Amino acid sequence: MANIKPFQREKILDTALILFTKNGYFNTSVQDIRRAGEVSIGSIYHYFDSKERIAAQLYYDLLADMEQAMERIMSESSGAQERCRKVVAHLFQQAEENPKTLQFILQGRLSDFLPDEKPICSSRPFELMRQMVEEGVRTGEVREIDRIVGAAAVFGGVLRMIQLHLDGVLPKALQEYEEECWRCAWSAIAA
Amino acid sequence: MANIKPFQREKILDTALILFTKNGYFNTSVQDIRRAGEVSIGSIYHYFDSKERIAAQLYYDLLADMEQAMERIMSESSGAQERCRKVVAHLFQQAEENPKTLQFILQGRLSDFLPDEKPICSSRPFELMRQMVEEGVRTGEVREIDRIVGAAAVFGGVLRMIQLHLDGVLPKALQEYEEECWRCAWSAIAA
DNA sequence: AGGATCAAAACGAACATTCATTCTAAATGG
DNA sequence: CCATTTAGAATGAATGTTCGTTTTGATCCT
Repeated sequence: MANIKPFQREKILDTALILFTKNGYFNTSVQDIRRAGEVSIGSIYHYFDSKERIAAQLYYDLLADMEQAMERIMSESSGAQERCRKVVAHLFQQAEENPKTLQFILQGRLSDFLPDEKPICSSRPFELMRQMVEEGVRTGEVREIDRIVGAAAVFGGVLRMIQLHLDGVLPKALQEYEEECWRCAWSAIAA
Repeated sequence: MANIKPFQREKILDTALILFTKNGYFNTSVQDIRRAGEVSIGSIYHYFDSKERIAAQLYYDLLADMEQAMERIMSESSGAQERCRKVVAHLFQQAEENPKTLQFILQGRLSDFLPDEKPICSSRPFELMRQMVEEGVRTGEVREIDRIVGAAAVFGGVLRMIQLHLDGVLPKALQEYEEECWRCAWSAIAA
């Protein structure tokens, strides 16, 4: 049976994600979500305790997706270079397909409206990225460097390029930068 | 003579910077600034048209400082490697000495409360960083890469490490990562 | 089958609170 | 004494949330 039930719930989340990323959490009122999502205030508060919980749910969902993607990369490939390459490919792909999602995760100041959350860099998917680097150091693929520095070095430039893309300041399509971006990233830590 | 006049003004700006970076712009009320800065509402609105203008002033000041620093590096040194190295050193130093300042500039979502500002990456200091890379490509110090990719690659990891430091998630002191961080950064674009 | 029953879901007006800003008046100092 | 600065109560708009009501749709009973 097609569940019609969580339909409204999904609509609330989808609408909130769009508005939060477009205008920011604090510039989005619950009334805005009601209007744009064509749902009622009552429905919103039926499914969510508060505006903050909407944001929290989005955060959990998106983080879970990211974690799953990282786990998949970990299991489906081996070796630091192959794995890191796939992470970069995944990030570029997400930036095109689900820009809102990535924007919501990457934009800083999450703690402004989710004060109880740990910094996103402490989360599992980012920890997995650090593991990839660490393993590369052990196998000799990667230079002898701190895992945190390594992860920042290999993914920092990539994330920054994606940030630029999301800010709409790149003159060319994001994809056109991928290969070059990857070569720089890997050079940063390659043995 | 000691100007007592802009004393209050400075106090307002200093207090606002602290509160904005600690709690975020939207979680800081004008009353909070009044209380923490021991100034009156009247004074605040005497010196600034609005809360937003306080943030804008902070942004201009801090961006001007950064621009000046970049100009100085441009004039006092030559060659991409030396210049980039000095930029990295400056950023690390600022992160220690004026963490609030850097945090205010680096944290995304500035456009949430300064909607009329261009993205910070379009600003002069960041443009200068791209110039350093571009020049390096011309002289052969840097590989043949897009200037934007290059700038993101060389400074992306550094900025990410500083971000981590400001988020308080680094296990060691920031300085201890500087040398390693720089080696990774330069490797990313070195010819 | 078809009315009765009931819980889940949807609704939106009303409420209390918070906030940025305005305004009037007092203090200051040259 | 006048201009500048400080003060803080007052204001009105906007916001997140509550709550009583209505609608829906499945299940049960006769």
